[in-house]
Amino acid sequence: MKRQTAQRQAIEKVFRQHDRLLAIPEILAYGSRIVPSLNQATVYRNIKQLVAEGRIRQVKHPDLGTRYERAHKSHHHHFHCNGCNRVMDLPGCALKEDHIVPDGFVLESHDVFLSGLCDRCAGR
Amino acid sequence: MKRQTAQRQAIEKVFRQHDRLLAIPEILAYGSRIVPSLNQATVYRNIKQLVAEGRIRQVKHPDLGTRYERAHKSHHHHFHCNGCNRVMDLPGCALKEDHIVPDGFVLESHDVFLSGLCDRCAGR
DNA sequence: TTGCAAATGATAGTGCATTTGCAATAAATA
DNA sequence: TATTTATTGCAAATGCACTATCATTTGCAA
Repeated sequence: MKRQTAQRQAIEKVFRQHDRLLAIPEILAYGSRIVPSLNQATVYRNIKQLVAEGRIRQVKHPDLGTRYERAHKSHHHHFHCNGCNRVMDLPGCALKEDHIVPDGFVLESHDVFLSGLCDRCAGR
Repeated sequence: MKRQTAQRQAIEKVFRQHDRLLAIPEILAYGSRIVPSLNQATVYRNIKQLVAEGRIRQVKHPDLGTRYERAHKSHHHHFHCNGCNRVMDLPGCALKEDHIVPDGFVLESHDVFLSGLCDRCAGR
């Protein structure tokens, strides 16, 4: 990608406007509002590039499949609401740092996926 | 499934012999040693039943796809070794119980996936 | 033992996310 | 402004995990 195209800029804008885990169809839908002709294949192609460039991070959610988010964000986990089906970021890390892995093991990365009901769906 | 077939028993035996997260091809491979004619479709059919009966649990690993383990096991997490590519159970829970989710949220379940190097692959 | 429905094996089919081929379009450079 | 070629849109193609079909086999109750 050496050229600044309207569709590429639109896709990046989508991530700025919707700062959360996004699926390809969502990116396409939001992006189409900016560039109506935007095509699914173009979304895939640009996302691939953005991931390669380290601007976007791919997250493979066990229940929701492959999603994407901006890469600059600090470490956080994802909460999936079973009520409204949205995924929200939970800042910080809920992992106990020590003694997670047995002696001799080297922990390189971890993913935590939480689910339940968000405040709205839990009702008041 | 109302009948005790050799293939069904073989599949259950595979889980007893290999007490860890297993993928369908693994179950097929190990099961074939017991019942050589064992077929992939039969593995899928029986696994589906076993999951429905609550004897086997399905785990959707973000990197490794769908895997299965015996359901009776107590809460644990999975460590994926990037060296030997095996997945091992880590007993206990490494999550901080309190304040994981914001006020008003109800946490129903969580999955923790760890990865790195196991003791063997980390070398000594 | 026999008869029958459940289960299997082999294979084709499905659904889905992702990719590719290619002609048309449009950024960038001269 | 013209030229070049990366990028797009479209649609067909791919890969894959899983399911369905159906003739054959087999567990099991009579």
